[in-house]
Amino acid sequence: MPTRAGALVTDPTAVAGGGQLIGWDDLAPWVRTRESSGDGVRWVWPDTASFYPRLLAAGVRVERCHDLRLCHAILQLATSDPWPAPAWLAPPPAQSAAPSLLDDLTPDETPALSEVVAEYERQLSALTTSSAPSRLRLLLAAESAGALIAAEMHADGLPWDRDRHDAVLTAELGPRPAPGLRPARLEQLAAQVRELLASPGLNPDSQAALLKALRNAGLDLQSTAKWELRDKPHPVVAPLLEYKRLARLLSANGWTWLDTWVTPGVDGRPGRFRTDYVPGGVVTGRWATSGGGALQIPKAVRAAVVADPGWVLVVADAAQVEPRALAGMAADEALASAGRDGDLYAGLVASGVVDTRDRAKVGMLSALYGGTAGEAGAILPRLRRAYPRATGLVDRAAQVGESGGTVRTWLGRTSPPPGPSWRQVQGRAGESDAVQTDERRARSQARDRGRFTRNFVVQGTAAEWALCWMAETRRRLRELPPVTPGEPAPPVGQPGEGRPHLVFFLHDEIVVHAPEHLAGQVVDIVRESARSAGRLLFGTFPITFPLHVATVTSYDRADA
DNA sequence: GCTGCTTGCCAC
DNA sequence: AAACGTGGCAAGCAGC
Repeated sequence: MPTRAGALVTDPTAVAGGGQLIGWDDLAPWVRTRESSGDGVRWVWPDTASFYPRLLAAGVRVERCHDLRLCHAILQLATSDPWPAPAWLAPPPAQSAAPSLLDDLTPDETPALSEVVAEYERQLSALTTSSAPSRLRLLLAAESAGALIAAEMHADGLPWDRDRHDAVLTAELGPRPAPGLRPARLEQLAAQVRELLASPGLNPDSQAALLKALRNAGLDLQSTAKWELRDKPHPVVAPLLEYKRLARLLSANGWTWLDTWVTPGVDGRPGRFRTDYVPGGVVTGRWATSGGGALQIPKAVRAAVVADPGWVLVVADAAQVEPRALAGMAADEALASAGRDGDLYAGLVASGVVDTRDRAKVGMLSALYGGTAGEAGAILPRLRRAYPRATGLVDRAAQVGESGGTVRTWLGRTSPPPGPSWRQVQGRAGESDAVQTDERRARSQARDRGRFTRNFVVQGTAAEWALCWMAETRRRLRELPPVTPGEPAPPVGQPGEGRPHLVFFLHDEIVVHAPEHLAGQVVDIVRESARSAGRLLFGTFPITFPLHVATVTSYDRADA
């Protein structure tokens, strides 16, 4: 079934098949040919998430694109003259599990070439009339590059050893039980808890029943949360906390998870964990994920993340990205200087601003999150004195949010405005017959929003740095040679086209899967890309983004 | 049996 | 002492 190639535009040469129909079978080779022509094609298409997986399945990768759906979302909030998304741009599609070139778009999802071009031109025009076009252009490019990376990481998968995972579970829980039964260790702990609470038949998984049993045993508790249980002097606390820890491991990352999310290994190579990354899935611009809980892989099971034979994992995480991003935005030389040599929190101590690293961290995070309670609140005045520019910036962002305004990240991602119910509550408090409850609710809600906008500018700018870091890393990795027969065996299905490739991303951390003999080059690339991202965002302002980089065979060893 | 809500906990 | 940002997700449970 032929598909209109009009869904595809190339830039700057604008070919697009001149509106002729190109079937999916012909499309992939056509894209491949254009891509290798060396003329720097940027593909403009409605939606990377629905389109690119088909190309990947056909073995075709592209260097650059402009994702109209993601860019529309950014521009909508950024422009003073928003326009509605065309119908063919509206649905945020779920990535299909097994993309196929035979899966065709339904006709009404396939826009005419002219419509795609019109939307693209509208976006370019919105860009040029924005207050900081070059930054916004960078954001759109980075967002689009992220979309490519997300699809590629899904296609390549995170190498995951089922046997090692099983070994972790067995060591903690006992052997895998028959369906519907608790593992031995968990059953043992449950029995102990029932005994100590004199509650035969208690199901410790039921919070309501558990809370009742705990209270009957004389414990003064408002909930069954572990922070509340932790300090109670009662013999049930230790086994119960251990039960909760193991029950969590079982339900979140147990054997069922393994069967659901990790494909079997082949030929002595580990299997693959595939989540759906959702670029721009968080209001601040962070990525979300869908499936398998990829944002929360606990330390305990990271031992199961292993490189293919002859390959390694280059694990890089960036230290204190948010305060560094803040220093860059605020042009706060003092804060930038505190982070110059590595650990920014240690730098705060060395500068005499606070006396311990822990306090520096707590205080700084409070400034970024809007915390006021306890020790953090006491440190804030010192931070304000030492770093008036940085703290002033987040304080102003909070004020704008409290009064119902919108704020922007460094590259120009705009926070959503408050919704009608927010405005209604604020309006109610201003009416002449407003009671104390109305005023209290309005104040509390305003402060909530202030904390949101305060954090938005920092978290969002940090996400922009991370996106640029990852996009730069990808660009440079693509220039490395693919492994050839005779060298270490290429992994199953040639992930990353046999080249070092990104396999994991988590806010301020990336993992590259690479042939062992290229590990050194990959480390250099990751580091140089971090410097490059810093320059892209902040030019010559002297803010550094130091990394912890480890070359390992399994993910859990990266912490050392 | 399904849906939506709450609780609790994991990650940054 | 659980306030202080962004998420995903499993389990229990009420209601349909």
